[in-house]
Amino acid sequence: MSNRPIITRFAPSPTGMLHVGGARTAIFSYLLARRHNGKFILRIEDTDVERSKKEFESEILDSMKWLGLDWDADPIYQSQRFDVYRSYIQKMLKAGTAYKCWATPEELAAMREKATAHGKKPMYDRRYRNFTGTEPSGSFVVRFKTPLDGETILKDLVKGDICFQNQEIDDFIILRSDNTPTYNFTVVIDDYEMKISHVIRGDDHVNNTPKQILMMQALGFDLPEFAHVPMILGPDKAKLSKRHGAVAVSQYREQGYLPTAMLNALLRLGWSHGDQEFFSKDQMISLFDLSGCGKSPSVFDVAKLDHLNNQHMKAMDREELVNLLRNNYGTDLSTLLNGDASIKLFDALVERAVRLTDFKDLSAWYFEESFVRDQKTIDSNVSACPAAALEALKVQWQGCADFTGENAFACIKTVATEQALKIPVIAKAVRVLLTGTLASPDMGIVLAALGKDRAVERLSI
RNA sequence: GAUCCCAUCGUCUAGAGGCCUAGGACACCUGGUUUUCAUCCAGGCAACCGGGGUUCGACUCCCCGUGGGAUCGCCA
Repeated sequence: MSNRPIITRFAPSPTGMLHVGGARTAIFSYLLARRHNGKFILRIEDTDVERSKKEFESEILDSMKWLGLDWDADPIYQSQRFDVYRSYIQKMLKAGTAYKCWATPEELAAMREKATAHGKKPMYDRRYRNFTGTEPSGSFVVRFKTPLDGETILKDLVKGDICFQNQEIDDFIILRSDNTPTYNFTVVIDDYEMKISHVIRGDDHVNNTPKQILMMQALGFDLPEFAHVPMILGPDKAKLSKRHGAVAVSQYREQGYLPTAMLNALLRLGWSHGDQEFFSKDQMISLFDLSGCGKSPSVFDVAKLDHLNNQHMKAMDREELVNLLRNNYGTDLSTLLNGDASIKLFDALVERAVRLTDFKDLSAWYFEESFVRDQKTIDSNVSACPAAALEALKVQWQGCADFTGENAFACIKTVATEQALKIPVIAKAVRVLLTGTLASPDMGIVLAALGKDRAVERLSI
């Protein structure tokens, strides 16, 4: 472990939306940097001009901002650094650590086929590795001159030491025939130039790492620390993908999840701090460390996300929650924050809401403009209660000087006694009449929040 | 096929040789509170992949097997 400053990066390729897997490695990188007062840098890996799309890039940046993963300095675009990469290629060509290759795609396909047929790993046969004659005309690629023997050890911070035989590694392409550099090469150059101290990424990159280490050594670069985190799986234990449902961070945002809940859920997936389940963002930053990462892949469970979302909603300031609901989920509950009775109602709604999108339906009955009663529901639930009882209740309420939840409910009890009815018979009718549904917060809370006039008015069928 | 990785309740995980009769959380089930639903509270169900070692002693260490995954592109 070096004592140089901690600098981490998230390096998405704008060829798709930010998915939960990518988000998690971003979270780990972000947390490590913040924990150690280091830097967290964003690098857009858009060297694949064909597949890279501006829409994806802005989608990714939006999701990052939403999650609260603020990065330091402006994002770096690899597409603007081709000259830099090419100059390093020239250096390597000159130093003899890379070489030109004129093999055509057809020839390569034939090689692969032949190797596979013999039960071997498909590899380039290195036919131009020591080529010295006159250079053929036509397009060429540049390949890295991988050592023919020896081994490369990856000292991974989460996986431990992993040893690779160099002979297993191909003379891979670092510059395409269209003069653009490839991923494995640009990563090495950028991580070096950006002084990245910790490379944190998905473990689908483990097999790329020895290639990168070899190039770093060939270029005389110091190695960064590596941490490869396990993949996130779907319920069927296969790599999480679209067919498992929502995979994009933005989809979760739309579905009404809180960024902190998302952060908490993703962090807890593959990382732990004893038995602690709930983490505020500050705690995440102060407690995160790579040694808490597990080695095995994990299944993403939406039920747990639901639970955490509820927990984080409860932990929020009411004002903050109201603003969020009003600005992003079209539900304005700001009037509920005025007065004790309605604040109690608001808290009751938070208790039962799982997602931010739930508040709309949960609170609909409270507002006259969205209050609806379904005749069928009324017919089947109110008829058991004699009209006379409801009339009596109306009189009781009208005469109730202090219409608190307790007093208003006491009226129900009084009427029940007078009319020789069971309380639930009346209470059920009242609930349906006042809220239009069979399930609502506690009657006392509902009555107090509604107030005498509205309660009395709604008692009429 | 080759290389590499992984393996504790259904799921996320704690566990770094004796503290484990394996703990917590989610989900699920039961009871209580709420004379509704939800919440909340109490309780319950439920796991160390298999086989060999090492050791006085293995969930923990080693080997083999089995299972799962990743990677083998002029994608990243």
